Amino acid sequence: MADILYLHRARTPEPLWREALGRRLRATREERGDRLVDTAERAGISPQYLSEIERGRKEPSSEMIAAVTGALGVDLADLLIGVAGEIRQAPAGPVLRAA
Amino acid sequence: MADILYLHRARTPEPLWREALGRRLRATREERGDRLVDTAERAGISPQYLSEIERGRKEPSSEMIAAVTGALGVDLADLLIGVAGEIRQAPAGPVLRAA
DNA sequence: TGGCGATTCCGCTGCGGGCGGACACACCGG
DNA sequence: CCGGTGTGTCCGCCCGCAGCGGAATCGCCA
Repeated sequence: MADILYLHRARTPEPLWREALGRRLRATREERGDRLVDTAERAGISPQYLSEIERGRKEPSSEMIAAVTGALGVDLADLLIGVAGEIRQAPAGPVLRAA
Repeated sequence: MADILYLHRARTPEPLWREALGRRLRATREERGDRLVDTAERAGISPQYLSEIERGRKEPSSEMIAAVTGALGVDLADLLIGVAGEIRQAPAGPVLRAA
């Protein structure tokens, strides 16, 4: 026993880095009451691309992350803590720990 | 006053995500007593590339990060906390670590 | 309904991810 | 003093995807 059953899909056993990051980024931006255009312009990137980042579609480089965090006025370390918390939210499901 | 002299590199005033990540990854691997080959093989990537990641030269994708953390037996959230701590080590003096 | 602000979708191009091959460096044994 | 082995790094190549421009879509209010 004690075998863990992956019932629905083995596609994404765990939350992906870029997805959690994107969610946290969007949450931070919305808390600030900023539009995509505003934050994107301050970060020096296109709003289209910022949208992709926030939805976890594209993989942002370290420089991009730095630019966005700078535009949002948050510290990278704080953001990482937030993302870690984001990931820890794995409430639903019988899965305790992915192998 | 209080101008900080960045003697050689004025490029990155702040630590870059991939650099802090790489340091934390290498530290974790060495704590485990693993060689590049071992971790790389478990992660399903080439040892050359893992070396590049650990030294912050290349930008690993989310899937790569997941593979490496899996190979190291650490949780992504824990890793992020560690990286955050890594960044928080703000060099009190002008520069402590010489390249 | 129609116009407008905000976000998302589509397709293209340049650059960097990822690896194969060879090499540098240290530490051995003979 | 050399060969050899074990570990990590450097050099380039190539294809995939980052990043953006253009345009469609989705509310929302007059």
